[in-house]
Amino acid sequence: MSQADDSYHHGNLRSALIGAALAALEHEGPSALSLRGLARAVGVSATAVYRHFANKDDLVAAIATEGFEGLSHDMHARLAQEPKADPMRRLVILGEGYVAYAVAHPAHYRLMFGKRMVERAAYPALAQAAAHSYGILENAVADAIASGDLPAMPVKMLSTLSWSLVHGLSTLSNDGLLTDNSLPASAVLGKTFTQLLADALHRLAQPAEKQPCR
Amino acid sequence: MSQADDSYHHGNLRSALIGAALAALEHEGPSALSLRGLARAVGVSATAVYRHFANKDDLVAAIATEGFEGLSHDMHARLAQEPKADPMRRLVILGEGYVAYAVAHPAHYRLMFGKRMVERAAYPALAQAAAHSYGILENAVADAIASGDLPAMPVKMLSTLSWSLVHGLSTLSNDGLLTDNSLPASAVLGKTFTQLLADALHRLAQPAEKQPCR
DNA sequence: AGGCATATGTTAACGCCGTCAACATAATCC
DNA sequence: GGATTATGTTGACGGCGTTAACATATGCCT
Repeated sequence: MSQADDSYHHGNLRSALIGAALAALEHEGPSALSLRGLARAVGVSATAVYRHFANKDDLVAAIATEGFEGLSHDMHARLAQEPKADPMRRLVILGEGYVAYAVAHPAHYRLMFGKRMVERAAYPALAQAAAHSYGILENAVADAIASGDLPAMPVKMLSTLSWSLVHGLSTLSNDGLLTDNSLPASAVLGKTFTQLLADALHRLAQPAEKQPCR
Repeated sequence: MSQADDSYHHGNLRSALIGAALAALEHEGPSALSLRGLARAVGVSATAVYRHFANKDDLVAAIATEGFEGLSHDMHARLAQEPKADPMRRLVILGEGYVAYAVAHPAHYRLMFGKRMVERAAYPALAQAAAHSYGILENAVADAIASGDLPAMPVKMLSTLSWSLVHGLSTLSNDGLLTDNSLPASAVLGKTFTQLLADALHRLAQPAEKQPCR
């Protein structure tokens, strides 16, 4: 039984803990996440956790890192599904995908931007994963500016604008603040809003003489 | 010494606790907020808190309620300062004010949208205060649609869009995620983004023949 | 193969936390 | 002035994150 799951040194406590944490997160909410509870769920003593994580923040950072990696993966996959999309279409795909990911993994998303994460600098892997996700968006924005589809404004500005919109929508939705019955599901809103912002900014980018005057 | 601050029954423990909580929040961050710590800071036994709040969530809800009331007050005051503003200008004022409030009271803002608040239904005063703040925005959006300055879309839709943008910007900023040196301060971004969204949506609302074709 | 360093797990304990029960004192009202 | 209510206190419970000291398994070196 050298590699059995329940061996004394079972060799995968780290991933087992992360798995249990994700399950607890989606099931019980972020406030119910406790190291002792995780250890209990995995069937291990409370302090065994500290062989794999320096402390609770370290565990949370690892989970958040996974979250950003999953987000990046999702966004790349969506882009790959539509290889011939023009810059504006790619922007819409990203915005829609971002919200879809947040809505599909609410507790995970919450952790990625949770209150424990302000000291992101202390966790390089997390900082890098987050930067990579952001980079995907920034690249798409830069392309759209270069092609003249977006106004000639600083890339960081327009990227932050787009990010703010989808992040705001995602958190409002995950916090249960968009319960109005007349509103469509949040994933749909993600598409609608992104498309709307893209159209509006695109129109703003076109000089007046280029606009159809019917 | 019937009403002295430090009297046995000092009569204002409730507000003293809220004050201490706000101070601790801005100073130590939301994770450092503990009932025992508050009681200690105010110079009272740990369980005295329970004469004024049913539990910690109740305290947090009270603080969050105050936050929404302050936000509403701020927004009204800003509108009152420019009584002749047209609908679009009023929208920009609101968006700018929203972000300014969030940036000026980061910990308070965080609490208003914190993880403990999903059960907002359990705290009617909080739900009402939040609804009132949202109502100010919705009214402004409705006016701008009625005047033809915004596209003829559902009010809730455009309100949620605007709210998402300023809320996203506020949380990203408060979480320290907008540290790029090339970006202006978040309060400035609040103005810029709101103005940009307003312009873009306004342009989208104008039928092509009404647009200057120079 | 034997032996040792390292990785991984355990038990015990500390101080903090939220909360409850029981008790004590001040304020208020008939 | 005496009972009722409002407010505060002490003591205790279980849960938490974390540390220290100890135990056992793994794997590498010769």
